[in-house]
Amino acid sequence: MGTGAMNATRAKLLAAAADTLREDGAAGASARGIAGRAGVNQALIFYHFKTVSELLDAACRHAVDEAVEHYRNQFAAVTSLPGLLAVGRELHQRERAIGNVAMMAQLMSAAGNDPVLAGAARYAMRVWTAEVESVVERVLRGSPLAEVADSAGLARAVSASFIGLELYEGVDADGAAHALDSLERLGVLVEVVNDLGPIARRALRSKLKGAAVVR
Amino acid sequence: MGTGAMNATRAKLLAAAADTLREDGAAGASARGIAGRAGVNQALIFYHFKTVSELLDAACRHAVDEAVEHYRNQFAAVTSLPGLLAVGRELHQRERAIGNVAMMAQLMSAAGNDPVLAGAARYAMRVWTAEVESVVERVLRGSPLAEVADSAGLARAVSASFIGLELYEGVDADGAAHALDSLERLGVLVEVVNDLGPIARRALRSKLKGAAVVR
DNA sequence: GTCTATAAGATGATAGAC
DNA sequence: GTCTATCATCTTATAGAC
Repeated sequence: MGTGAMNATRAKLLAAAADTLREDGAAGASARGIAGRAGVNQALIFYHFKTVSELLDAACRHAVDEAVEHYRNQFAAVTSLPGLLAVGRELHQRERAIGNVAMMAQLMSAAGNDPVLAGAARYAMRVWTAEVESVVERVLRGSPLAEVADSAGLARAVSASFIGLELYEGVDADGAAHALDSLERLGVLVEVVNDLGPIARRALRSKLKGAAVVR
Repeated sequence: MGTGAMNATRAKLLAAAADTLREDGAAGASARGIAGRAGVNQALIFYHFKTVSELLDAACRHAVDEAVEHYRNQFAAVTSLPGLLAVGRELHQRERAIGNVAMMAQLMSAAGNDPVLAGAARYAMRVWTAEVESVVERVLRGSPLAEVADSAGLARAVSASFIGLELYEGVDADGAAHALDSLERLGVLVEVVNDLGPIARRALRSKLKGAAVVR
């Protein structure tokens, strides 16, 4: 990968840092906690990454790049809304199992007191939303929904909501499953509006004009 | 308030604990950090609450009760979807300023390693979703949307999404504002479906039957 | 590049004076 | 009920041997 000589210990630390964030949370992500999981000496973190925050930063960026790369092809193949929902379902389950969403949730809640982690969190959200946005934009093209849907904003809303749902799942798994089911059910609404075609489009347009005046 | 004799120090610690979670996050919520903010001795936390976790637990439950109580009347007065969106907008801004959503986000991300905090997080989500659910249920009654909308699940999804958006806002304020705008814009879609009345209802019903078969 | 040892400080929690 | 003082442990980070 270009310049970066990939030392074995470095790689172990990157993997262990992400895993620690996923499984033990930000509270457990201490130098000793990470090094212990990696099976290496604690001092090596400071040799390779200067600070714990910078290790976490590098680990999260790496994990996000890898995760997004994995979905690039599937995202590119999506052209319809039902297709997007199907990919979204798979993505949700896979990412839950791997723990990337949990990692991002921990990263974001720790970002408040740590500028370095804040940078990593911003990067993670930027990369994810960029990917989601391109798909949403493509799928909405030609749909009556394009009248009211802003793909850039929706991509951000969806990504952020995933973070919240992940945290919720850690606290009340049944409740979170219930929430996800109800969101999926709402997909039917989208399909119906799509099927209604010109009728929906006209109704949305006139409604928007009225709202614009009120504003 | 019933049995609990409200000691002044106890009250100061409860307030300081919630504030610390809001402003310094879970990482800053140490015994010394909280006691310092309350202007009392650190050892008093253990005298009054036995452990730091139990102080945070009590503080969050208290803050959530207070916050929900504040909206009970406004929620009860809502009967229409536009009315619900208006209350939601006000709620979002007020709670952002007060910091209760941030507090809950920190609580939930710390809940993974701490059973006591997990209990507090569960309680907070339960209280909030119960309140939201009753409004959503009432507002959807009679609407074609009731065909696809599950108020219990949606209330959970909305509450969880608020948490995620709060964390996102801490990392990228512009992006979060963009996300919220796009969600508000989506409210128009809901109004249109409502206006379509029987047409939308029929379309949703037949679509649901088709989907049921596919499943 | 990796180790041991250690500094310098923060943390949860307790004992005991007042 | 509140304080001081303290313990044992954990933290980040560094120095220096190998």
